[in-house]
Amino acid sequence: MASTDGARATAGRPRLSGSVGESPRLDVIREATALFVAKGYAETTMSEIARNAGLRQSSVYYWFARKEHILQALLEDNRGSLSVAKALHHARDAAAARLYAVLHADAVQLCASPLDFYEFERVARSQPQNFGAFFDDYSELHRLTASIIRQGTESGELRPVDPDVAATAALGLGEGLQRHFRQPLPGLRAYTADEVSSLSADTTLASLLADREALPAVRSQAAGLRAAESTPVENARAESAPAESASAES
Amino acid sequence: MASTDGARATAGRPRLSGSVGESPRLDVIREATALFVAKGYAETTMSEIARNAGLRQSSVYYWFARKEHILQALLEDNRGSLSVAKALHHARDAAAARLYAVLHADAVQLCASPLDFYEFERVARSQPQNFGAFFDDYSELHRLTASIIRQGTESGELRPVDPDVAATAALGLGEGLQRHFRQPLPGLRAYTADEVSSLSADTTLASLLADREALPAVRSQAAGLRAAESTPVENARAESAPAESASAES
DNA sequence: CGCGGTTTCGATAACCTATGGAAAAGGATG
DNA sequence: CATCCTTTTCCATAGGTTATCGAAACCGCG
Repeated sequence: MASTDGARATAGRPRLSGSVGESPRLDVIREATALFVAKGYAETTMSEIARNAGLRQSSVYYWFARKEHILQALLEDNRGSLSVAKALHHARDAAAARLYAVLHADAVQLCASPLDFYEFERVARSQPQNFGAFFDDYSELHRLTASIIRQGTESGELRPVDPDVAATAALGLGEGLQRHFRQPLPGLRAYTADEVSSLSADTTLASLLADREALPAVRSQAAGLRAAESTPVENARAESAPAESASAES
Repeated sequence: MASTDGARATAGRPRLSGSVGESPRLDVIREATALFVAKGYAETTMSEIARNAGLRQSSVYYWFARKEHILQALLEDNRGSLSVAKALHHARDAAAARLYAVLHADAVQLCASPLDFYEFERVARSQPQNFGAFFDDYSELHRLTASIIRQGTESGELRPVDPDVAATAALGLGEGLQRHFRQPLPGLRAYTADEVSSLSADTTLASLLADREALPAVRSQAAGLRAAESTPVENARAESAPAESASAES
């Protein structure tokens, strides 16, 4: 067993590098995050992570039995937009404004995440047993989005559409656009996270609103929701234990 | 030098496997395509490609100096929607219908491609000198799409928007949605290529049309364009020469 | 001082892309 | 037919990757 988490262990063989980061596990996560942001997951090697964290390649495996487990540790607060959707799902405000707020928050989240959504999805798909929470979160976000859309169509704010399909299009747009923020294609202009988020929500709402003249009003109403909603969640999850007990299989 | 292409060479050391596919180069492309479709590019190894094509791993390198070059050979007819956009760019038909046709064709193309758009983009980005054509095609597609949108806004068919930004959203939606066709997320319904394509074009036009009541008419008008446009291009490109003369660098 | 627990290290297996040189054919030439 | 040249394939291997294993180095405690 290892120290629960960052509990700077006083025991153990000293590092060859001499460095003594306050917590090996969190050090690895921090350095890995920086590298993932800079180069992407697949292009980052365990050797680089180890070097930046001040240990040897094989030592990283004491804290994370597999490379994907580092990613998993990063996942913890992914799709935080889910909490926004949950909070707004039953709110009394206009459905259109709530939808705008959810889509905007989702796109912001996708842009701010250390990892490209698609790269994440690829890894998750190859390790379903470890990333089940990811897919659960996604399908719940989709369900809640569809539900808000349904409320909108029923109240007449939104034009009649299949809520499920419309939710897929709305989320898919956000995912497609985050890429243009993250990796601007040569020859095309680059977008900021905020431009992308507004573009995503604007486009979807312009497509769904029964009365498109209402868009500016919806937009500012959503901004109000966002402000009210920003109760700092502060999800400082406690990580624990090294070498994830090997689970069952591969 | 090797035979130009598929010219079934009568010379050369015989294969250990005894097989004699009609053309080594095309055999490799065919088998690689099948594997890429089934498992994706990154997950397919040169050994597998070689085995399926009937030769040894290192022999594949006689025909393709690098793994990405196989992909490059597949690229040839990628984004064929570009030809649709080119053809429709100056047509006299309503801009909205032309936009619909381009977006629909683009999504169909993305779904039919042997490789996920994002996987392709990832490889292209790591080998810019070999995949310059890919980025050129993309930016031209973007330019033409924006141009059609501008025509629409000027004629009043579409609501006033920044054509460049709207084109990014339109193409990004198609890219995001192709993923839902290609890799349905667990817990969500799967979509057919046609559903995805129509959803992409419908959503964008619903967002951009000045008079949304016109959508059904636009849709059927676009179908007409598509039918008229389908002059089979038959781009049977002639591949040539093995081991791409090593180009310059890496 | 010896002992168990903790953390790190070095060596190494297994797999991957890519290279270099030799081997095995056919065809041309004398 | 003996030889040389071209074409295609093969084997061996370098160098990079993820992951495993056993041993080494340090702590505190009896």
